Amino acid sequence: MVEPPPLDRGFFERDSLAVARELIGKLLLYDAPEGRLSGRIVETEAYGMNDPACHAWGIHPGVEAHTKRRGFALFGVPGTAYVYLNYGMYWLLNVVTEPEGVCGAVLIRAIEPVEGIEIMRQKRPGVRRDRDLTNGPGKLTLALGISGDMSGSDLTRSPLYFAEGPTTAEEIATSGRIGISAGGELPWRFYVVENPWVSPGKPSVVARPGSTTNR
DNA sequence: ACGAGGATGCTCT
DNA sequence: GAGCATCCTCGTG
Repeated sequence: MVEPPPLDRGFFERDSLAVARELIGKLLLYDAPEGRLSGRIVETEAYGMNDPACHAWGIHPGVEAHTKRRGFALFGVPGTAYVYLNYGMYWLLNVVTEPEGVCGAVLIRAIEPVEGIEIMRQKRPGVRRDRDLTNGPGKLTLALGISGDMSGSDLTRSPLYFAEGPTTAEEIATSGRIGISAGGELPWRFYVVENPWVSPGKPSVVARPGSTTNR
């Protein structure tokens, strides 16, 4: 298997929507203690400025008291992991985007396993179909073994990083984001049409057609 | 196939 | 105390 170089910081130091869109088809790699785990990203969501669903909503970086709030991390260095516990049970993996001082992040919602699927199966006991291993943001962190101790880590180098994926021709669509109340009308979710590894969750705003390539 | 409901803990009001 | 960027199980059809 090839050893692709990590996507560099400049990739993430851009508009959150562009990063979310372009992460579709890229590889997420994790050099876990048990071995290399990786997958193709097939679903993402962008979060950012003027966004009521964003954890940085209402935070002003110049206000001292706000530096203690959870979402302040989204103003940090692009390419940094933001991993948080959702519903008291599931870790969700984000990568911080935009230049430092501007809030933004991309949530990795689903991947299609490439390497280490046997290890993923072991980490997901009880899962029958392979597509259920990583077809959701909480599922993929379980399958990879990612938790809150990875939050703040540099995602431009091992053990957890992104890389170019195989070039394919597949249709990418947008929709509203899943599982949020405010901000549901924004078409900030990106996913590969008809890919079985995309999460089964339904957005409040239905899909719109997208372009037909992933680059 | 799909929908309802429960688990579970952190963050902010 | 309310509200979550979720997942799983167990109903019904």
